[in-house]
Amino acid sequence: MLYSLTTKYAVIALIELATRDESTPVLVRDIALARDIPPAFFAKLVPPLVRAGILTSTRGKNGGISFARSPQEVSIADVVRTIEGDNYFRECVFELLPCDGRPDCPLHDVWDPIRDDITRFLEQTTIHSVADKLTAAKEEC
Amino acid sequence: MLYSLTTKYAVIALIELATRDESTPVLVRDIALARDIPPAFFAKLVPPLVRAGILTSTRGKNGGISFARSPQEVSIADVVRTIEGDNYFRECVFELLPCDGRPDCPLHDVWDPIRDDITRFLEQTTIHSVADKLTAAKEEC
DNA sequence: ACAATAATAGATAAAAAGGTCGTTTTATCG
DNA sequence: CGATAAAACGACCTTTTTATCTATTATTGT
Repeated sequence: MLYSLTTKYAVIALIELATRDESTPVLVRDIALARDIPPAFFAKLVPPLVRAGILTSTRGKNGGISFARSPQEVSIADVVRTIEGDNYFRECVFELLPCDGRPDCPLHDVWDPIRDDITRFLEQTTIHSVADKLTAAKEEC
Repeated sequence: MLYSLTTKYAVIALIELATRDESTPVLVRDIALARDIPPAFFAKLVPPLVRAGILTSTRGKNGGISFARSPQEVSIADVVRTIEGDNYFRECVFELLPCDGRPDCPLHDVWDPIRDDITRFLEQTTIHSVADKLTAAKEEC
């Protein structure tokens, strides 16, 4: 509804990672398997996430991935931008642009408010906050 | 960002149709070409839209499509539901469901508010209202 | 009867998702 | 040290889904 399955995998995987012990790297495979994400597929999302400064990866024995910065400082929007591309939040649902040459869509007062709401939600929701709710919910079971 | 390209085509085409004279059917091809939508592709979206009670189509000479009910009574959500399927608005962006057997996601207080906002937006925004803004904007050029 | 039109079915192309395998890096063990 | 095993990395391939195109059929006004 908001982004591709690929991005969803990245979001879910990062949330899973945030529930783990942060002191030691976690296997890419373990994260994926814990959430029924195709491991090889998630493995391909790691390099972009590293380049974006969200993850660090260490090779070799005892290697794995961990957060490059605190998951409190990683928003869902950061992940979406990394996977979907930088101007994902500039898309328009209408694309009717009647006035050639003018960059601003005349329908912006219809679409902009809700787009801003969505962007704000993704920007304010951090990986940490969702992981937190998740572990809390798990304990209730 | 909110729905597939296919659905976007349907929305744009219906907005285009709403800017036309309602008294006589409009060619499927004309609507598509006016908005750079692949005509044959849009043609395949017509039958579902007819079945959903949004359009009527008349075959043969002077045939074409027109609204089955007023475009004031057709929301973007109606179109989304028709093309994407009925439970499109029930999707969750997280899908972390930790408690097996319980149908409600424990993260609902994170996702629900913004999903409701989005649903409300799509429900309240009618084809007519967007078409209206569009023609108004066109005249300013 | 004919021409114009939507409907249907099927083929093709492109993009997204998923998989395989060999290479590189690194800790650990002999 | 050197060998080995564990891990991410990268290149390539297959499958599935989405998008696009082509041809035929059914319908309707002239």
